[in-house]
Amino acid sequence: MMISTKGRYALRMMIDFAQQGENACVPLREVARRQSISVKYLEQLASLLVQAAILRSVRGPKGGYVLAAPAADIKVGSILRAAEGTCAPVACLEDDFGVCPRRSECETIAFWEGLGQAIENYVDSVTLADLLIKK
Amino acid sequence: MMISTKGRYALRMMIDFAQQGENACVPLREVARRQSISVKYLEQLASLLVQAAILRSVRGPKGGYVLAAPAADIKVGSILRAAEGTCAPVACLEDDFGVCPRRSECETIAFWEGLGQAIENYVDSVTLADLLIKK
DNA sequence: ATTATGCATACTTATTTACTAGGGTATAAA
DNA sequence: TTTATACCCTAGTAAATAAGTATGCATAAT
Repeated sequence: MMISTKGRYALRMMIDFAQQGENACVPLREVARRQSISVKYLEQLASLLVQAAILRSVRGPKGGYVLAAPAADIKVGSILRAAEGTCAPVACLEDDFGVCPRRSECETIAFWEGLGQAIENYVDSVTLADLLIKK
Repeated sequence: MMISTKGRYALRMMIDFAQQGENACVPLREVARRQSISVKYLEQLASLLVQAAILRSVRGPKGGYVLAAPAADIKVGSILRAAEGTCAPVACLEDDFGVCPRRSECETIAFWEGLGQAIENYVDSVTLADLLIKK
């Protein structure tokens, strides 16, 4: 399966942040309570999102996290790539895979590239704001 | 990652079968040699494809496997679903997952369903025949 | 200074993957 | 009818990955 809990939890966390208001500074403790995910695990995920520059951190008491951009400007694809490292469906499409020794004789590479493209197109077509609509 | 070696090897095996001719009866031993995959592993994959009715087996000496349909009628999606069990990007979309306890409060399910659909559309838009074009 | 929060790293455990092993069973050539 | 060939079935296992825990430090508001 392509998306692990890492990516799913990261997305839920980002939605939770967004739901608290565009510029709210939200501590992980609260997200953990609402989403039933341990603070320690969220810390790891948050760190990845900060590195990817889609989340900003504020240290100290009253600290927490703030979205680095309006929810409408944050693609779900960015969140997933930050959390999972990649959305590529097969290893040989990943950045650090290097040159495949079977490349020249491989009949399938173009197919996998097409699949990877279809996935990227979809996840980048949806923003965080799109997921905030109440049911 | 969504696609494991199981799916990738299954696809390579099916391409190999197709390359030997539409109605050729090909033993796994030969596929194993050409593709550098163990016969024992191929046996398991072949069994899944037979169950899915996209491959037929012929027992005994001079036996082997034959495509159950013209290559142009076999979707890559069928091969992947047979080998991997599913192409669903997240567990909660899989058939045997049951009802998600968070379903009513889940803001992400529609997104994952959309992604699953985008993936299915792509893998079902390509047939085995499409992958046979020589470079 | 105290305390609530994020930051960084390491460790542990569970699950899944990717095979391997060793038998069986059916078929058809000889 | 013998026998080689090849499919069929079930377990087992080592390696990798995923998932989560634990510990301690850094920072800033009070």
